[in-house]
Amino acid sequence: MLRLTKKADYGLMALKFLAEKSAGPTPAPASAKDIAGAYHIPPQLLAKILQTLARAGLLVSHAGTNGGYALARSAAEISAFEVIRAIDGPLFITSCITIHGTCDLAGHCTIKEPLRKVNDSIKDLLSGIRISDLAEAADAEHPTASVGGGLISIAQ
Amino acid sequence: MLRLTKKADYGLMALKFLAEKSAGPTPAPASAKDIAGAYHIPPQLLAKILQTLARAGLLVSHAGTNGGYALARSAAEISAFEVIRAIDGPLFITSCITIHGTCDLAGHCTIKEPLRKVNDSIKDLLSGIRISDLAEAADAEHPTASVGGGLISIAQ
DNA sequence: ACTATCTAGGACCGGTTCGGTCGGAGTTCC
DNA sequence: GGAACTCCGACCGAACCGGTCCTAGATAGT
Repeated sequence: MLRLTKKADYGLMALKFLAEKSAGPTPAPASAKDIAGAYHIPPQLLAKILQTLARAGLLVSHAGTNGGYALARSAAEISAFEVIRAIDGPLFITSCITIHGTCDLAGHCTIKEPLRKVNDSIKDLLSGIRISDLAEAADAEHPTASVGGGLISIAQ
Repeated sequence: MLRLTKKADYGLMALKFLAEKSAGPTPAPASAKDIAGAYHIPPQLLAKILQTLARAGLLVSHAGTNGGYALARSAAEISAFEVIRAIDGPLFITSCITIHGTCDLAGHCTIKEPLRKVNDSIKDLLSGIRISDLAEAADAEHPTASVGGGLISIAQ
């Protein structure tokens, strides 16, 4: 339950790959095939995910020979929430919370309010995680303070 | 994305209903049909959900005439997390986090660690919400401090 | 004992979504 | 101009979700 789709997983992995690549000495864009090969992901599927991400403005694409994808912004300016929302659509923890904010069982659903708060909390949680955090955590074997530290705290 | 199933919604509503009922003057158990009628939920579907909840030890069932379901514990001792896990199964935000903690793309998946922390945070978040909180929030129109207050805080 | 009422649980089914594939159109470099 | 490559929509099988139906077993009242 409550799991995000494999596509979102792939998308995050790809962005992390691009973040590391752009930080390196060769700022050339990476093709979908390259990224797919690095993680053993079906290339065609990843291609579609990258297209979605490009359409959402998180990536810039460069067609033609030696083309590929690159981050549209700095890795520190892209949050995991943006990626997930771009791929999996808007974040609604419960079916009660629709786009219009109305519940199917209008009036009868009394648990909407508490769940909405949970929904917002998760959203904030994901918004606080940036692509650069993922790349850093992978570089250093030891958990970095920015991710492993007190990023998230639950009061009581 | 990231939405929990309608069954979990129904389960939470039913538990809230039972919590309010047990707090009232008549401690008689409520039948699946009664609860379904109160919220306009398909009775047969709710029945199956309640069975699942009873099997998980969150409810006690009483068969036969005038039978029904009642909370196995106090409403303050049942968390939303338990309910959701009982109905929708274990909470894994990403497919990388399996029961064995291993990733499908063993070794290649580098975003597992950060996501696991998000996973745990959401788990803690839901564990902090109790059925009694839902019932209270419904009784009083104004959001109660226990739910609406500073329960969750994100450190920068 | 009989019956009405309730739970228990399996079988089934249509619809949606997810993961994945295919093929064509457009773009860029040589 | 041609080759290599990316973009993008259409398509498909499998899984899952929401919901229904039907039968068996338990319990209280008469």
